[in-house]
Amino acid sequence: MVGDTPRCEYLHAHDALVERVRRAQPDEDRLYDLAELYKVFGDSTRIRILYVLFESEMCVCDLAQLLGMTQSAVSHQLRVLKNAKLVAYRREGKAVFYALADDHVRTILGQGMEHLCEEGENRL
Amino acid sequence: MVGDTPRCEYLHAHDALVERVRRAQPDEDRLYDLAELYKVFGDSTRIRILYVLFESEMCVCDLAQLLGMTQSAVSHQLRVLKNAKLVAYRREGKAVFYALADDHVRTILGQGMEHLCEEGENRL
DNA sequence: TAAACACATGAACAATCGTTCAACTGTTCA
DNA sequence: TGAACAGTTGAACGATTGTTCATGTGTTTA
Repeated sequence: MVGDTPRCEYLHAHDALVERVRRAQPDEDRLYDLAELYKVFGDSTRIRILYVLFESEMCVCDLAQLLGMTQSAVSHQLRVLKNAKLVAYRREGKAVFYALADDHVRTILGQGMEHLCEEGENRL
Repeated sequence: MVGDTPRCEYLHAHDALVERVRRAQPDEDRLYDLAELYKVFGDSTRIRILYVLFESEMCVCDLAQLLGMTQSAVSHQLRVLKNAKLVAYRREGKAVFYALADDHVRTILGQGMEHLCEEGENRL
Protein backbone atom coordinates (compact mmCIF):
# COMPACT_ATOMS: atom_id res chain seq x y z
CA MET A 1 0.00 0.00 0.00
CA VAL A 2 2.79 2.39 0.90
CA GLY A 3 6.25 2.25 -0.61
CA ASP A 4 7.75 5.53 0.53
CA THR A 5 7.12 5.20 4.24
CA PRO A 6 9.99 6.90 6.05
CA ARG A 7 12.16 4.24 7.65
CA CYS A 8 13.55 4.56 11.12
CA GLU A 9 17.24 5.34 11.19
CA TYR A 10 18.41 2.13 12.79
CA LEU A 11 16.51 0.06 10.24
CA HIS A 12 19.65 -1.04 8.41
CA ALA A 13 20.77 -2.57 11.69
CA HIS A 14 17.56 -4.64 11.77
CA ASP A 15 17.59 -5.50 8.08
CA ALA A 16 18.85 -9.02 8.59
CA LEU A 17 16.20 -9.76 11.21
CA VAL A 18 13.43 -8.31 9.08
CA GLU A 19 14.51 -10.38 6.12
CA ARG A 20 14.78 -13.57 8.13
CA VAL A 21 11.33 -13.09 9.64
CA ARG A 22 9.84 -12.22 6.27
CA ARG A 23 11.08 -15.50 4.85
CA ALA A 24 9.58 -17.42 7.76
CA GLN A 25 6.08 -16.10 7.04
CA PRO A 26 3.42 -18.44 5.62
CA ASP A 27 1.78 -17.62 2.31
CA GLU A 28 -0.34 -14.49 2.37
CA ASP A 29 -3.31 -16.49 1.12
CA ARG A 30 -3.02 -18.87 4.05
CA LEU A 31 -2.95 -16.02 6.56
CA TYR A 32 -5.92 -14.46 4.84
CA ASP A 33 -7.88 -17.72 5.10
CA LEU A 34 -6.90 -17.99 8.74
CA ALA A 35 -8.29 -14.53 9.43
CA GLU A 36 -11.48 -15.51 7.60
CA LEU A 37 -11.80 -18.53 9.88
CA TYR A 38 -11.50 -16.48 13.05
CA LYS A 39 -13.91 -13.93 11.61
CA VAL A 40 -16.52 -16.69 11.71
CA PHE A 41 -15.90 -17.15 15.43
CA GLY A 42 -15.96 -13.37 15.90
CA ASP A 43 -19.70 -12.89 16.25
CA SER A 44 -21.60 -13.42 19.47
CA THR A 45 -24.60 -14.97 17.75
CA ARG A 46 -22.43 -17.60 16.08
CA ILE A 47 -20.53 -18.22 19.31
CA ARG A 48 -23.82 -18.80 21.07
CA ILE A 49 -24.89 -21.23 18.36
CA LEU A 50 -21.61 -23.11 18.62
CA TYR A 51 -21.90 -23.35 22.39
CA VAL A 52 -25.41 -24.74 22.08
CA LEU A 53 -24.19 -27.33 19.59
CA PHE A 54 -21.36 -28.03 22.01
CA GLU A 55 -24.01 -29.66 24.21
CA SER A 56 -26.21 -31.34 21.64
CA GLU A 57 -27.18 -31.40 17.99
CA MET A 58 -30.32 -29.37 17.38
CA CYS A 59 -32.79 -28.37 14.68
CA VAL A 60 -33.05 -24.81 13.38
CA CYS A 61 -36.40 -24.17 15.00
CA ASP A 62 -35.24 -25.19 18.46
CA LEU A 63 -32.09 -23.14 18.01
CA ALA A 64 -34.16 -20.10 17.11
CA GLN A 65 -36.42 -20.64 20.08
CA LEU A 66 -33.54 -21.17 22.50
CA LEU A 67 -31.65 -18.11 21.28
CA GLY A 68 -34.70 -15.87 20.92
CA MET A 69 -34.00 -15.21 17.27
CA THR A 70 -35.70 -15.44 13.90
CA GLN A 71 -35.35 -18.69 11.99
CA SER A 72 -34.06 -16.63 9.12
CA ALA A 73 -31.29 -15.05 11.15
CA VAL A 74 -30.27 -18.41 12.58
CA SER A 75 -30.29 -19.98 9.14
CA HIS A 76 -28.07 -17.23 7.74
CA GLN A 77 -25.54 -17.77 10.51
CA LEU A 78 -25.67 -21.54 10.13
CA ARG A 79 -24.80 -21.05 6.50
CA VAL A 80 -21.69 -19.11 7.48
CA LEU A 81 -20.71 -21.81 9.98
CA LYS A 82 -21.36 -24.51 7.39
CA ASN A 83 -19.20 -22.79 4.77
CA ALA A 84 -16.36 -22.63 7.30
CA LYS A 85 -16.75 -26.37 7.94
CA LEU A 86 -17.47 -25.69 11.59
CA VAL A 87 -20.84 -27.46 11.65
CA ALA A 88 -22.32 -30.50 9.94
CA TYR A 89 -26.01 -31.16 9.25
CA ARG A 90 -28.40 -33.99 8.53
CA ARG A 91 -31.99 -33.98 7.37
CA GLU A 92 -34.76 -35.76 9.24
CA GLY A 93 -38.14 -35.28 7.67
CA LYS A 94 -38.96 -31.61 7.56
CA ALA A 95 -36.31 -30.73 10.11
CA VAL A 96 -32.57 -30.21 9.64
CA PHE A 97 -30.28 -31.02 12.55
CA TYR A 98 -26.97 -29.27 13.01
CA ALA A 99 -23.96 -30.39 15.06
CA LEU A 100 -20.35 -29.39 15.58
CA ALA A 101 -18.25 -30.59 12.68
CA ASP A 102 -15.38 -32.05 14.69
CA ASP A 103 -13.40 -31.83 17.93
CA HIS A 104 -11.26 -29.13 16.43
CA VAL A 105 -14.00 -26.61 16.96
CA ARG A 106 -14.28 -27.68 20.59
CA THR A 107 -10.56 -27.19 21.08
CA ILE A 108 -10.53 -23.72 19.57
CA LEU A 109 -13.47 -22.62 21.69
CA GLY A 110 -11.81 -24.02 24.80
CA GLN A 111 -8.52 -22.26 24.12
CA GLY A 112 -10.26 -18.93 23.66
CA MET A 113 -12.22 -19.33 26.85
CA GLU A 114 -9.03 -20.18 28.73
CA HIS A 115 -7.40 -17.01 27.51
CA LEU A 116 -10.31 -14.97 28.83
CA CYS A 117 -10.11 -16.62 32.23
CA GLU A 118 -6.37 -16.09 32.49
CA GLU A 119 -6.77 -12.38 31.86
CA GLY A 120 -8.41 -11.94 35.19
CA GLU A 121 -5.75 -13.89 37.03
CA ASN A 122 -2.67 -11.76 36.33
CA ARG A 123 -0.48 -14.76 35.77
CA LEU A 124 2.71 -12.73 35.33
CA MET B 1 -35.59 -9.86 19.88
CA VAL B 2 -38.45 -12.06 18.73
CA GLY B 3 -41.05 -13.46 21.07
CA ASP B 4 -43.76 -14.57 18.69
CA THR B 5 -41.69 -16.70 16.38
CA PRO B 6 -43.85 -19.63 15.29
CA ARG B 7 -42.57 -22.77 16.96
CA CYS B 8 -42.25 -26.05 15.18
CA GLU B 9 -44.92 -28.55 16.12
CA TYR B 10 -42.66 -31.09 17.74
CA LEU B 11 -41.11 -28.44 19.94
CA HIS B 12 -42.88 -29.67 23.06
CA ALA B 13 -41.13 -32.99 22.47
CA HIS B 14 -37.75 -31.21 22.51
CA ASP B 15 -38.60 -28.93 25.38
CA ALA B 16 -36.62 -30.90 27.94
CA LEU B 17 -33.54 -30.95 25.73
CA VAL B 18 -33.79 -27.25 24.98
CA GLU B 19 -34.11 -26.45 28.65
CA ARG B 20 -31.22 -28.66 29.65
CA VAL B 21 -28.95 -27.12 27.01
CA ARG B 22 -30.02 -23.62 27.93
CA ARG B 23 -28.98 -24.22 31.52
CA ALA B 24 -25.60 -25.53 30.39
CA GLN B 25 -24.79 -22.29 28.56
CA PRO B 26 -22.11 -19.95 29.96
CA ASP B 27 -23.04 -16.39 30.84
CA GLU B 28 -24.02 -14.27 27.87
CA ASP B 29 -21.35 -11.74 28.82
CA ARG B 30 -18.69 -14.41 28.69
CA LEU B 31 -19.77 -15.55 25.23
CA TYR B 32 -19.82 -11.95 24.10
CA ASP B 33 -16.27 -11.42 25.34
CA LEU B 34 -15.20 -14.62 23.62
CA ALA B 35 -16.58 -13.36 20.33
CA GLU B 36 -14.76 -10.07 20.87
CA LEU B 37 -11.53 -12.00 21.34
CA TYR B 38 -11.91 -13.92 18.08
CA LYS B 39 -12.87 -10.71 16.34
CA VAL B 40 -9.35 -9.49 17.07
CA PHE B 41 -7.94 -12.54 15.30
CA GLY B 42 -10.40 -12.00 12.47
CA ASP B 43 -8.43 -9.48 10.45
CA SER B 44 -5.67 -10.42 8.02
CA THR B 45 -3.51 -7.45 8.95
CA ARG B 46 -3.55 -8.41 12.62
CA ILE B 47 -2.94 -12.07 11.77
CA ARG B 48 0.09 -11.02 9.75
CA ILE B 49 1.36 -8.94 12.66
CA LEU B 50 0.89 -11.84 15.06
CA TYR B 51 2.72 -14.23 12.74
CA VAL B 52 5.63 -11.81 12.50
CA LEU B 53 5.78 -11.54 16.28
CA PHE B 54 5.57 -15.33 16.34
CA GLU B 55 9.16 -15.25 15.02
CA SER B 56 10.60 -12.32 16.91
CA GLU B 57 9.75 -9.19 18.84
CA MET B 58 9.90 -6.11 16.64
CA CYS B 59 9.54 -2.33 16.69
CA VAL B 60 6.65 -0.55 14.99
CA CYS B 61 8.79 0.88 12.23
CA ASP B 62 10.22 -2.49 11.21
CA LEU B 63 6.76 -4.00 11.35
CA ALA B 64 5.45 -1.30 9.04
CA GLN B 65 8.35 -1.79 6.67
CA LEU B 66 8.00 -5.57 6.64
CA LEU B 67 4.25 -5.48 6.06
CA GLY B 68 4.31 -2.60 3.59
CA MET B 69 1.96 -0.52 5.69
CA THR B 70 1.77 2.91 7.27
CA GLN B 71 3.15 3.30 10.78
CA SER B 72 -0.22 4.72 11.71
CA ALA B 73 -2.14 1.73 10.47
CA VAL B 74 0.21 -0.66 12.25
CA SER B 75 -0.01 1.35 15.44
CA HIS B 76 -3.80 1.29 15.36
CA GLN B 77 -3.82 -2.47 15.00
CA LEU B 78 -1.21 -2.94 17.71
CA ARG B 79 -3.50 -1.00 19.99
CA VAL B 80 -6.30 -3.47 19.31
CA LEU B 81 -3.97 -6.41 19.95
CA LYS B 82 -2.71 -4.79 23.13
CA ASN B 83 -6.22 -4.20 24.46
CA ALA B 84 -6.99 -7.87 23.91
CA LYS B 85 -3.85 -8.81 25.86
CA LEU B 86 -2.48 -10.61 22.83
CA VAL B 87 0.76 -8.63 22.66
CA ALA B 88 3.10 -7.07 25.19
CA TYR B 89 5.42 -4.13 24.63
CA ARG B 90 8.54 -2.56 26.06
CA ARG B 91 10.15 0.80 25.40
CA GLU B 92 13.79 1.12 24.35
CA GLY B 93 14.76 4.72 23.72
CA LYS B 94 12.59 6.15 20.99
CA ALA B 95 11.45 2.75 19.80
CA VAL B 96 8.72 0.49 21.21
CA PHE B 97 9.14 -3.24 20.79
CA TYR B 98 6.14 -5.56 20.61
CA ALA B 99 6.00 -9.30 21.27
CA LEU B 100 3.39 -12.02 21.69
CA ALA B 101 1.87 -11.80 25.15
CA ASP B 102 2.06 -15.52 26.01
CA ASP B 103 2.04 -19.04 24.61
CA HIS B 104 -1.72 -19.01 24.57
CA VAL B 105 -1.71 -16.89 21.47
CA ARG B 106 0.64 -19.34 19.79
CA THR B 107 -1.68 -22.22 20.62
CA ILE B 108 -4.75 -20.49 19.26
CA LEU B 109 -2.99 -19.59 16.03
CA GLY B 110 -1.74 -23.15 15.68
CA GLN B 111 -5.17 -24.67 16.21
CA GLY B 112 -6.70 -22.42 13.58
CA MET B 113 -4.01 -23.27 11.07
CA GLU B 114 -4.52 -26.98 11.73
CA HIS B 115 -8.23 -26.65 11.01
CA LEU B 116 -7.45 -25.04 7.66
CA CYS B 117 -5.06 -27.81 6.73
CA GLU B 118 -7.52 -30.54 7.67
CA GLU B 119 -10.19 -29.05 5.43
CA GLY B 120 -8.24 -30.05 2.39
CA GLU B 121 -7.76 -33.59 3.59
CA ASN B 122 -11.34 -34.84 3.77
CA ARG B 123 -10.79 -36.65 7.01
CA LEU B 124 -14.27 -38.14 7.16
C1' DT C 1 15.91 24.33 24.89
C1' DA C 2 14.74 23.18 20.26
C1' DA C 3 14.74 20.12 16.52
C1' DA C 4 14.27 15.42 14.94
C1' DC C 5 12.50 11.12 15.44
C1' DA C 6 9.39 6.88 16.73
C1' DC C 7 5.04 6.21 17.87
C1' DA C 8 0.05 7.18 19.37
C1' DT C 9 -4.41 9.11 18.60
C1' DG C 10 -8.81 11.49 16.81
C1' DA C 11 -11.90 12.39 13.02
C1' DA C 12 -13.87 10.85 8.83
C1' DC C 13 -14.70 8.13 4.94
C1' DA C 14 -15.33 3.63 2.38
C1' DA C 15 -16.13 -1.05 2.87
C1' DT C 16 -17.78 -5.00 5.31
C1' DC C 17 -21.13 -7.33 8.19
C1' DG C 18 -25.62 -8.94 10.49
C1' DT C 19 -30.28 -8.46 10.76
C1' DT C 20 -34.99 -8.00 8.84
C1' DC C 21 -38.54 -8.71 5.40
C1' DA C 22 -40.30 -11.13 1.65
C1' DA C 23 -40.31 -14.80 -1.42
C1' DC C 24 -38.80 -19.43 -2.52
C1' DT C 25 -37.38 -24.89 -1.86
C1' DG C 26 -38.37 -29.17 -0.35
C1' DT C 27 -40.76 -32.43 2.74
C1' DT C 28 -45.00 -34.37 4.95
C1' DC C 29 -49.77 -35.53 5.37
C1' DA C 30 -54.68 -35.21 4.37
C1' DT D 1 -52.48 -32.93 -5.69
C1' DG D 2 -52.53 -29.18 -2.54
C1' DA D 3 -52.08 -27.17 1.91
C1' DA D 4 -49.02 -26.64 5.84
C1' DC D 5 -44.64 -26.59 7.67
C1' DA D 6 -39.24 -26.32 8.39
C1' DG D 7 -35.82 -24.24 6.44
C1' DT D 8 -33.20 -21.39 2.78
C1' DT D 9 -32.08 -17.44 0.17
C1' DG D 10 -31.84 -12.56 -1.92
C1' DA D 11 -32.20 -7.60 -1.36
C1' DA D 12 -31.67 -3.72 1.53
C1' DC D 13 -30.93 -1.07 5.53
C1' DG D 14 -28.25 0.24 9.78
C1' DA D 15 -24.21 -0.57 12.37
C1' DT D 16 -19.54 -1.80 12.87
C1' DT D 17 -14.76 -1.82 11.22
C1' DG D 18 -10.09 -0.56 9.10
C1' DT D 19 -7.62 2.71 6.74
C1' DT D 20 -5.97 7.47 5.74
C1' DC D 21 -4.74 12.12 6.99
C1' DA D 22 -3.49 15.36 10.27
C1' DT D 23 -2.06 16.29 14.73
C1' DG D 24 -0.32 15.20 19.40
C1' DT D 25 2.95 12.77 22.89
C1' DG D 26 7.30 11.39 24.59
C1' DT D 27 12.26 10.45 23.98
C1' DT D 28 16.86 11.59 22.26
C1' DT D 29 20.53 14.55 20.72
C1' DA D 30 22.71 18.69 18.98
